[in-house]
Amino acid sequence: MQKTASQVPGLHRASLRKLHELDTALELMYYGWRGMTLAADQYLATVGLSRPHHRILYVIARRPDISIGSLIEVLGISKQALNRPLGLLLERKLVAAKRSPEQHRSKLLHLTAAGRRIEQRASDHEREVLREAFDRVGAPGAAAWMAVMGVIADNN
Amino acid sequence: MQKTASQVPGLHRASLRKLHELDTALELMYYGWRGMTLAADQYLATVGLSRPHHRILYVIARRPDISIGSLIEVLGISKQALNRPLGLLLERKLVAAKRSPEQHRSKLLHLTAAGRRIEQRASDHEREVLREAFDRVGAPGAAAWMAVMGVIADNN
DNA sequence: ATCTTCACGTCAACTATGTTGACTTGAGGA
DNA sequence: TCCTCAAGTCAACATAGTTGACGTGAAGAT
Repeated sequence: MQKTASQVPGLHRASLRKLHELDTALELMYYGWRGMTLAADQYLATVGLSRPHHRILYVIARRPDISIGSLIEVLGISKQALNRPLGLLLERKLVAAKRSPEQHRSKLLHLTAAGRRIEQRASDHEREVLREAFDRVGAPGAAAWMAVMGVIADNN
Repeated sequence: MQKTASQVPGLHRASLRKLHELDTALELMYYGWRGMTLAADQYLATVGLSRPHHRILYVIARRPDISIGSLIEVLGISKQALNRPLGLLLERKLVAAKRSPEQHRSKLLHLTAAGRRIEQRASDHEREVLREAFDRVGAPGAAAWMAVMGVIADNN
């Protein structure tokens, strides 16, 4: 009995003909992104959250007392897009907002203990994948990887 | 006058405090993915398409006469999710389907000339970003990058 | 030869994440 | 004091994915 369907959640790096030399690298980037985020997304789903929530938690963890405006800027999404996921995080008390009495104009956001815990666990999943890969190739390989990604990332 | 908002489409790799050693790598992966796909997505938008359409075109280009079932399997999405974007591509005559007379059971998909042109241009944008990065770090760096990404990608 | 199964494909309804537009509110400068 | 404009919220919509239900026809079993 041949199994027709995709039981694999992580979808097996398919065997596609290569039309260009760089197609392999193209596909590696795609599957690499999926590979890094897969375990974290699965964990997040168990607590009823997903990628955008994690990104919000990640940034707030590293910029306590950030305003909503700055958060929007860092995340690169519209304030309306931020509204719902952030609203959920506030409602679930993973993020708290305080308004400083004298600076009443903007909310200052920070993580609660529960929020911090979830952020850490989700990010740990991602870091674990990276750590294993870096371990395998050694420090020089890791440095090369970072150099390549730096050029690609700054390709605005 | 300080500029409040995000004029930058590619969102400047923000200055976040690093809570862990691997946070830098984490962020590089995120911005790297965005960096590679940004130009391609902008091009695709000009022709009224987006990322899922590109993925479909990419696979069909490398597996001519693929059936819908196999396409689903390679893409790792449900057949219902494939339906609308593929429908658009068929309607716009970027993809064509033929049914072989004797094997009437499944449609065999292939790109039209127009579809092939769009697929090439979009993929070219992505490959160009990679090519530049590889050029900068040289062949050994590129090999190391591929090795790291291979481990990450296979992290099912 | 017929019946039954089951992959293939489509349609409908829903969820989540994003967009733009319109609006309220309140801080702070003229 | 007035007026502007960033901050924030609400509503409507687009897109990409999900699950469920169902029609259809090829192919295997009796």
